Amino acid sequence: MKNILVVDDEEKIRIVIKKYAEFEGYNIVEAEDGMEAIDKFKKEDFDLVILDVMMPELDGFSTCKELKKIKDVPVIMLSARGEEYDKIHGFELGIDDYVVKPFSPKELMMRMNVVMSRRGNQNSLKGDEHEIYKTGGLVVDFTSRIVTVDGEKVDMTPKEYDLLFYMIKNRGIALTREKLITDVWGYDYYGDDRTLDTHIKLLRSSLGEYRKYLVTLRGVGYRFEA
Amino acid sequence: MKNILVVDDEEKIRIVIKKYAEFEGYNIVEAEDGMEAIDKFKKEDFDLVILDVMMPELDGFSTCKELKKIKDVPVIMLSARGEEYDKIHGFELGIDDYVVKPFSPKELMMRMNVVMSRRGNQNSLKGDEHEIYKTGGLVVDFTSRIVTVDGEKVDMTPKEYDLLFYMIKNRGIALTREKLITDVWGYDYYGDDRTLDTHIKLLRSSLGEYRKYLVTLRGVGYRFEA
DNA sequence: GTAATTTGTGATGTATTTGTGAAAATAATT
DNA sequence: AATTATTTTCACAAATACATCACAAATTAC
Repeated sequence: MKNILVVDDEEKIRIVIKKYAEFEGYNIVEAEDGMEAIDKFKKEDFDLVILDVMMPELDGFSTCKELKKIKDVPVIMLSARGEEYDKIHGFELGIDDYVVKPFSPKELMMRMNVVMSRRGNQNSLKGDEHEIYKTGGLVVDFTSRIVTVDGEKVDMTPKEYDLLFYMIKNRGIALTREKLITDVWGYDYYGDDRTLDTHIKLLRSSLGEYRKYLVTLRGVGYRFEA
Repeated sequence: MKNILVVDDEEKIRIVIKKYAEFEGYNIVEAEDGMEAIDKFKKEDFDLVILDVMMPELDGFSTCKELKKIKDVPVIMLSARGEEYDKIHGFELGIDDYVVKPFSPKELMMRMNVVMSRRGNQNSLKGDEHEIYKTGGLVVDFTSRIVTVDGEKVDMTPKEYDLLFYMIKNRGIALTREKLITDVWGYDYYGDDRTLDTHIKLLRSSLGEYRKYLVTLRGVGYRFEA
C-alpha cells in the first residue's frame, strides 16, 4: 500500500486529506511541522509527500529541500494562490505539482494519482541486490562502494576501500601482513611492508570511532573484528 | 518557438492568457469555439491546447476528442471548480492537466510549462507510457530520448544518451571503467579507455549543475548517484 | 629497568589517475 | 563532394593517492 506523508500545521487540513486519501486506499502519516516531517521521513519510506508552503519555523520549501537530501520522493505543495510563484515554478526544488488553497479534496486526489503514477516504478529499483555489511553505525555497501559512519558518508581512497573490503570479507580471521599485502596490493608488489601500516592508519582515521574494529595482532598482522 | 492554441468563448480570458504566455515566450493562437479550434488545429502545428470546458455548441470535452483524432497534443482544461470532475479525472480523453477557474495566470503558466516539458513537445505517439526518470530538475525520458534540465531540453549526442541512460539504469552502483566501456561501447571495442573520460566530460557539461550526480570513483570508474 | 622490536603517525616528494581543451579521424547530412 | 556533427585520440594540467622515511609510542625480551 502506498504511504503518504502529509505535512501541514492546520489539523483540519490534515484530517480532510487523510479522510479522502484513506478512502482512495492510501496510508497516511501526519506531521504538523517541518521538523516532525523530517524525523518521520527518516524512519519510514514514503511514496509521496504533501507539503504546506506556509508553516511556522521551517517552511515548506526548506522542508522540501531537506527531504530531497534524504531521499528523492515525489512532492506536492499546498499554497495560497500566487504565493511564492517562482519557487514552485522553478525546478531546483524538484516539486512535482502543487495545489492552490482552498482546494477541493477531489482535485488533490487526482493530482496525487497523477504524480505517483508518473514516477511509476522508478523508486522500486532501490535496495535491489546491494551487497551490504553492517555493524553498529558502520555500513559498507560493496555494490555502490559507499561507506557510511553513523549515517555520514565517508570518502576513502581506492586503497582504503580495497583494504577495508578485503578485511571485512575476511573478518574474524587473523590476516598476516604478508597475506594482506599480497592479496590487496597484488602478488607482484615488492615495496616496503611498512606501507601497510600507513594504510591501516589512514583507514582507521576514516572509520572514526569504528577504528576499534581494526585490531592489531602484534608480530602477525591485523584482524577485522566487529 | 512553442505554439499554443487557446480556446475559450470569453475574450477576456483569452486576452489574459495571451498576455502572460507571450511574456513567457510562447506564440498564441486564439479560437473562440470548438469548430474554430478544430479548423486552426488542422492548419498549424501546436505544442499545447488550452481548452475551456464550458463553451456553446461544441463543449471542451467533445472538442478535445476531435483534436486528439487529428493529432495527440498536450491539453490543459479550464473548468469551474468541481465541474465534471469525473471526466477530467478519468483521463480517457488524454487530458494532461486542468486548472480551476478563476485561476491565477501564473498558475496556468506553471502548468503549461510542466505539461510541455513532460511531453518533450515532440510528435509523440498516442497513449504510450513513457519511461521517465526524474530527480530534482533533471528529467530523463528513456522512451523519447529527451533529457530536460530545469525545464530546458538538452541536446545530446547519441553516445551521451547511451552513457547517461546506462548509468541511470544502473544508478547507485559502482561501475568500473571496463564495465562501462564493454556495456556502452560494446564488448568488441578495443580503443583507448580514456575515451570514456572524454564522454563523461561531455555528459557533465550537458547536465549543467546536475553534473554532481556523476561521481568519480578514483581507480574504479563512475557512479550515478542522485 | 633497559634495550630491542614492532607498530603508530606526520610529513613529503613522487607517481598515478582523472579532467580538459584541441586536433584528428570518422560518420552523418545536405 | 562539401559541410556538419560526432567520436576518438592525444597532450598537458590538475587533482589525488601512494610509498617512503623519520621519529614517537607501545610492547616485548632480557
